[in-house]
Amino acid sequence: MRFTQYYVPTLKETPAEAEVISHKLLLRAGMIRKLTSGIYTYLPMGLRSLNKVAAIVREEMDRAGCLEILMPSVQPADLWKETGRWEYYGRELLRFADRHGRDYCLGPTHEEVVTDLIRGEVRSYRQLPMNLYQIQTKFRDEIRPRFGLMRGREFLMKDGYSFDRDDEGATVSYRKMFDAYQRIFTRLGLNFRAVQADSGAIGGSYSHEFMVLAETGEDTIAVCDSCAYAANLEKAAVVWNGEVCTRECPEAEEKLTPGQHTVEEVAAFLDVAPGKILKTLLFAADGKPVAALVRGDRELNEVKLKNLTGATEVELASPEQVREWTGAPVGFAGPVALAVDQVYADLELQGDTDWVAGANKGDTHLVHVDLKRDAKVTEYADLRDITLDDPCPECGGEISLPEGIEVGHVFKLGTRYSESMNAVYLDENGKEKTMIMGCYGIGVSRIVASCIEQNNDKDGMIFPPTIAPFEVSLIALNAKDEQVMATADELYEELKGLGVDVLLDDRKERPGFKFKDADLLGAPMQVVVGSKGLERGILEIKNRRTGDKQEMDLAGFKEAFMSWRKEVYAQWGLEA
RNA sequence: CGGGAAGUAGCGCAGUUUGGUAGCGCAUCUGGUUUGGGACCAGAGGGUCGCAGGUUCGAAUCCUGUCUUCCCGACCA
Repeated sequence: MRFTQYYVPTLKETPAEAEVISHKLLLRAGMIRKLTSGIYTYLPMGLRSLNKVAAIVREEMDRAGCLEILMPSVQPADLWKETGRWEYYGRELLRFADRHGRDYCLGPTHEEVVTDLIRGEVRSYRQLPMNLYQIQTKFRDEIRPRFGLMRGREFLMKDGYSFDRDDEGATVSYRKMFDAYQRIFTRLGLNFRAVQADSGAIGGSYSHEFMVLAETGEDTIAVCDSCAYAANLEKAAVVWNGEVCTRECPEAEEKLTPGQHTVEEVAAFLDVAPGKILKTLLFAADGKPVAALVRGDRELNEVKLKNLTGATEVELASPEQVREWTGAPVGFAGPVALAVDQVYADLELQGDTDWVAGANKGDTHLVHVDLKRDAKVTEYADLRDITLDDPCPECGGEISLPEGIEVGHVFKLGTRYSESMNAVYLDENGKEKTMIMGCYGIGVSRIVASCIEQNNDKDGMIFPPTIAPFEVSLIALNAKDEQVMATADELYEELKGLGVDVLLDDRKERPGFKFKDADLLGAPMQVVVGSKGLERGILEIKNRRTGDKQEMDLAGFKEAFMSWRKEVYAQWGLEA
């Protein structure tokens, strides 16, 4: 593409609305423009990257035997009522009515639609397994869209769904998708980790998230430094050393703690370590009260609690509920004489005694609390977030907790949807059976953003060759030098002929201007045609990522360039 | 939804405290000089100051309402 015939509205200054680097650079590079909160237009440069990501996803999905379809984004409420999600999905589901007053929603995901399709199509075990996917715009009415393409309301997603005869088949399908995802993210040149994710009621290791490692990630993952273990923080199991405390504890005693609500306040007021306080959190599990106890210096893991209770919805209790259930305002709940049926305590609480806890009475805490003696604990269980001090649950090694951006998710669904929507088939014996499903998502637009989060410097973006809008920035440096322009033109045609994606900067701009734009736009390879070099029969090439500059003879350019290109690809772990 | 900040030219901002003809930089257009890391000179175009009310002789500026955007939080007592 020739710059003068393209539209690349780069900005020198960053629009005030952008906070994170990918958002800033996407705007500055003229790749996207905002229409309204969380909703963006892709300009030509942005669309090129998006399409390149989508193309790789498509290739690998096709290679894995999936069939591409395209489902509607407008979906009837009836389907969502069948699975119960019309009620459960919450306000993220954008709902509206048509002129007849019939209810619809904008699809945030497509389990309902695809299951409805398949139950009408598939009759026999001979038609299974089937794996369908689409690349389509999704809409989720996020509470707070932010960070540009990272958490938009409208975004491009690849979503796929597998249908199998039995659990064994579903596992095979899952594995296939897992492998395909590994190939996809590798081909995209991303530094990523596949991590175990929470799979709710399904259990096992049948949910993995693919995380791009970047400081701006909204998720924390637990990664073992010694073995292959990697899991989302909400999933990472905490291993307890099993030491049960046998110390004697003095009799419990009330202490006035006026106005001391938080663990820090109480610890300071009573002059004890935060780790000696029993943090008592109250939740409404499907409306019923549940208490969860963790050490004051620990973080409760709500996903673990939710799985433990088996409830569909677990919400932190409102101040009113806290008052109703404990008889005290927020900040003074404790396990002693607590009128709540379900009380869960973290495993490690067995390893100590003589705690400080709320007295279920305003402005009062108890000291010398012994959990076994003074309280009724329904069950001790793993309830807290893993920390850097905890061992790897698999090998006991050291854990690190990097941030990640979720760009893909594979999930074995089981019969959650096929059962409620009656997606059945006849097996070899003519017996009716429920299909086993899996679902597989990739955030296509988020990949573009997270790629930039991972690869940038002060001058701009640094794209892996497979995602870059153009692999090569070909800069005709001196616009008035006819020989420069003619040579650049020739090279441009040659590169195109070799199937190389090249942007020729043929603008009548000053050299510095073109250099700055080329760096900003982040093509991994730059080729400079200038008067000075041409006199000596050479071109200058620059590797955007390493900053390496070299000279390249004009004679034999094709071969020299293609071998350099191979090198650059290899640096990204890619094949040209 | 709670807290905070902001809406003035395409972009970045000043002007608002103390009401009195709407400014600067970048970008755009014209002419000229420049030309190897975001040039310079001269000139030009472009704004119902988010919107609606109100106060006032007079409102970007004061008051009320409203809309929008961004940030933090919305689970850790």
